[in-house]
Amino acid sequence: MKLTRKEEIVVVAAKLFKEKGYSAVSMRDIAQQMDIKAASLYNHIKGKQEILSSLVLHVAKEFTNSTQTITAQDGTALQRLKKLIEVHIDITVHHADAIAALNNDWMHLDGQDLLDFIAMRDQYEENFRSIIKQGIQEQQIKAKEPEVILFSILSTLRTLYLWNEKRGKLEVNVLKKELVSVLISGIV
Amino acid sequence: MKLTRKEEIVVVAAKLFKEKGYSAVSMRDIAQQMDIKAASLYNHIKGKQEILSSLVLHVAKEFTNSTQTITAQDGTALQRLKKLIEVHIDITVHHADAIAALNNDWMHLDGQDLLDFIAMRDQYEENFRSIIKQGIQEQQIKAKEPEVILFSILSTLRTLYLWNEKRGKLEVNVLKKELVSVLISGIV
DNA sequence: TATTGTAACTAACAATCGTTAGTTTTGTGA
DNA sequence: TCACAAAACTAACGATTGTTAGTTACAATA
Repeated sequence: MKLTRKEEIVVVAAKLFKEKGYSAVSMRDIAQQMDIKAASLYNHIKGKQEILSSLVLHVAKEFTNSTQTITAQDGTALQRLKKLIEVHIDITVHHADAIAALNNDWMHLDGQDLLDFIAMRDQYEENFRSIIKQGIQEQQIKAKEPEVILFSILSTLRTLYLWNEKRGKLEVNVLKKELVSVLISGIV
Repeated sequence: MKLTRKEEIVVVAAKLFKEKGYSAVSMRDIAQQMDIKAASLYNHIKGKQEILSSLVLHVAKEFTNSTQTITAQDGTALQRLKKLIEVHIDITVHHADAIAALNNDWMHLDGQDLLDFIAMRDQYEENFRSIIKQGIQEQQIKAKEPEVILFSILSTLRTLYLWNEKRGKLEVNVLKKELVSVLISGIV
């Protein structure tokens, strides 16, 4: 799996964006990290914006696709909710840096890219919401405020990228099991 | 409760930082929002850094103080954990913009301010952690991975500022009750 | 009315930003 | 060995950045 030069740039930039945010990272910072000059980056990319949109839209599509697939599957709402959580954990573990940009720098997208992102984010959220509501209807989930449940789960999943480094030896499958348990069954 | 001019600047800046992040907001942006010129800001503040550190350190201290107080109180671990969550919600509702900067822009603090912030953040986290471990020991909390529990609760609380606007008609006390229930007892 | 402190202003600075143009080096296949 | 494409380079651009210096408008106080 050899990366193109453009993909290398995106990977390096993602790491820097994660640490300081998109706006605080200059093209010269990215270039220095690759041991080349800033102008050389433009042999491979159109501009700084393209780095961000490659980064963010790629992983956003991944989220949207998986979520869409699971939402359409058979099974109880609770089973699908668990799958949703597990898939989110999988993507996070494999794209931690990109998810940092997705969480913190999406608002620096411009034009159609920004609109596309927002549409995907809303759809992702809506899929989650519908499963939760369905679970309440099926009486598998407590009839609490569904927005509070949605928010609580999404917050935890979205912030997982930050915590993933500290996860240490915790195996991905153990993490999945524990986190699903905490989010679904609580801690008491 | 009349604000000093400096406090006004900090409030206005906080709102802009929340939308675009510290680095993407210029002194001219802040000035424009106050209907003055950028140079005039310097009659009231030393520089951009001072805005950020006023904003972040003030609310960080508030978190640290409340948390410290509760940790030292009597009662079971679970009771104190609930109080911790409620206090966090209270502070968030009253300082939503400052918390955005605390979450997303703390790394742009410099020198001693940065060290102070990290120390407070670590202490806050450690207080939470010790209560959870105590709860496990008292067998009030499931003997799951304590780090997973800690992470799940902190993630939700930290992201609450984002969700607070959408909270809409949901009364603060209802929010507290619902969120405590979801975080402690789960959703099934 | 004269004085004084507050808070605004204009103008400009050096540094850094993303980006472009044009050129040179490097590696690959014929 | 030659030709060509990929990928690096130098130099510079106009715009924007945070910030400073020096000056002016205004309101309250003596």
